[in-house]
Amino acid sequence: MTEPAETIAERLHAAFDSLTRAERQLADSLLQNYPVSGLGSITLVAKAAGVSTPTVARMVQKLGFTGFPDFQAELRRELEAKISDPITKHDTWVEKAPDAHILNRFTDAVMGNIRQTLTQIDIETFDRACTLLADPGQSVYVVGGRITRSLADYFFMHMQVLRADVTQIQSMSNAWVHYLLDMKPGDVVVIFDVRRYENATLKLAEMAREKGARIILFTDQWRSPVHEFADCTFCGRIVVPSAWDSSVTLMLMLEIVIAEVQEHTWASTRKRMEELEDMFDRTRFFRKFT
Amino acid sequence: MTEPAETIAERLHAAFDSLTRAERQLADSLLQNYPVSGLGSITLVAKAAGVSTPTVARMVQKLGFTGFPDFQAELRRELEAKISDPITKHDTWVEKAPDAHILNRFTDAVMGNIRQTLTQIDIETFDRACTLLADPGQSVYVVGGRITRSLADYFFMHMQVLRADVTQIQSMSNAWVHYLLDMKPGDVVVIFDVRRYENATLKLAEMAREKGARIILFTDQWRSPVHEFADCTFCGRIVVPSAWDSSVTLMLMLEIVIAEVQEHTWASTRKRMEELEDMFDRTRFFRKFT
DNA sequence: ATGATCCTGAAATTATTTCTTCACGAAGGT
DNA sequence: ACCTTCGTGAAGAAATAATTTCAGGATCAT
Repeated sequence: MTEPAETIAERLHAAFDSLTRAERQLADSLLQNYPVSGLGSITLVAKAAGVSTPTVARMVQKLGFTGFPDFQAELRRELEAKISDPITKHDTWVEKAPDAHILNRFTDAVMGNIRQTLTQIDIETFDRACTLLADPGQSVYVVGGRITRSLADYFFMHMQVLRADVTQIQSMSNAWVHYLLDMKPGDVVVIFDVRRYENATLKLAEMAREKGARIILFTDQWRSPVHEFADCTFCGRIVVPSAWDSSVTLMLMLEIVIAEVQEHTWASTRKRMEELEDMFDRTRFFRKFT
Repeated sequence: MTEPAETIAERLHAAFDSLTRAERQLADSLLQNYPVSGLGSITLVAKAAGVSTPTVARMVQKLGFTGFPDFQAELRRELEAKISDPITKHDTWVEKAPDAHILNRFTDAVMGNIRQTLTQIDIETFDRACTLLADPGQSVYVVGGRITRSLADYFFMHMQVLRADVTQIQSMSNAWVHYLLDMKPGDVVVIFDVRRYENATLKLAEMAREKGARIILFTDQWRSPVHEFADCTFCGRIVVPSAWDSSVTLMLMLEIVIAEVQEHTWASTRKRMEELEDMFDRTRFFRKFT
């Protein structure tokens, strides 16, 4: 039995007058650092409040629950709703569409993925990866798999503007071995590998490692086996209501890395970008206005 | 038994490699809206993760707890510390990093972008675009620009699996005109064009339009001039604290379109995907397990 | 291929929790 | 002062949860 749209805290306050002495003591204890105090066993809750267990059982029944477990389940639900903040647990993104519309369901999942991924990201790993990528003394190689090729491509395109010595490895063909020839110790290899982890990618990682290269890995929550060889691993949540996995969280992390690396390298990147602008001007590639 | 100064989430991550398949599945479930998911009874936790109760008991022991109740008690302590901490303002995504850290600022911006983009999306446009793309009678062409080439690539790769008659146009070279030769009235051209709108892209749109093609445009909030020729336009917010624009919202919309088109075409797509699986099996391209 | 090893969940066992009953004691009315 | 009424917690009963055992099954090395 669970009343809708009313928190247990509110119910406690509402019912406070009709409670007995020991029950008020209990209600007080529950509201004190609510709602965690109510999550232990009935024995613990009773002890914390300084009352007996039957008092607890009686009070939750007074509040309209069938028993203590029922009460506790409701408390957990409430906590869950509170923890996942209102922005991410929005449910309806496109207000004109029903909740069940794919636009809403998908967006909800992606928002959750992002929040999840970001709260669990390791800042030191992030900073380390950015420092590695900003080091002009080392070459950077970028490689992706079947699906992640586009991400690798995106990352490569940006890095190429930011700094010199960036190479994209075509992992599909067998030609990727050629790139290993010029790999020096300390060089940085950025690898993308998500579900349906690829054998070629793993082999490449292993061999690059033997060459003394440092590996930055972008993978999913289950971690590609490349992880064994990687210096920095970024795990993104990728599960969405679709037959495919989502690359959005990985894309987000990529872009943040790009932004941060650019901060590091700004002195030299600035010149590169100006030069690029000049060259674009001469190609009349882009529209001048609008 | 309780280790100090290390959260269970961190321990789960640290131990992830030494966990078995079912245990990883469990760890995953626990980290998903952590830490509330771990607060139910062992039975509930097991069921939520889709594993058996012994698996839960085994894993918490691996993590160094004497048993499930011990594990849960630690989880509650952790939660209490987190709740009572006044700095639990949730506009911070990476809790260990300051608000001003690029990870938080960037994510904040992207979240806002997604929200705004989605609230402004037109459902009819969305549905119309998906219907167009699901029509097996018409050919689909995909074309991107300098930055958006990766997005086009990503979209193409998925569409190619979903249905026949999908072509990626390389807009960089001059060869794109060749593709216009075979374009029939009613064919669908998916165009990506964001800031620094490209002349070649606009020209292509114009000429495709003259051929009677329908155009689906993915652009930014300021709308590429291609919009004039487009049947369906998707505008994504792309502004982030970076020298570059963000492609995350566009990627999100792409993925939703892919998911929805797949719904429409599932009957035929299913066969295609099964065949693809068979062929992959024969190539030994992917790792069989893990 | 084959055997050894390890993982996994069903079932049984054990422990714990939750609920109920009941007797004691306090408060308030007669 | 006595009785009635109600609140309270101790103790036991019932229910539920946690752990252990075990056999089938998957994986890996040979």
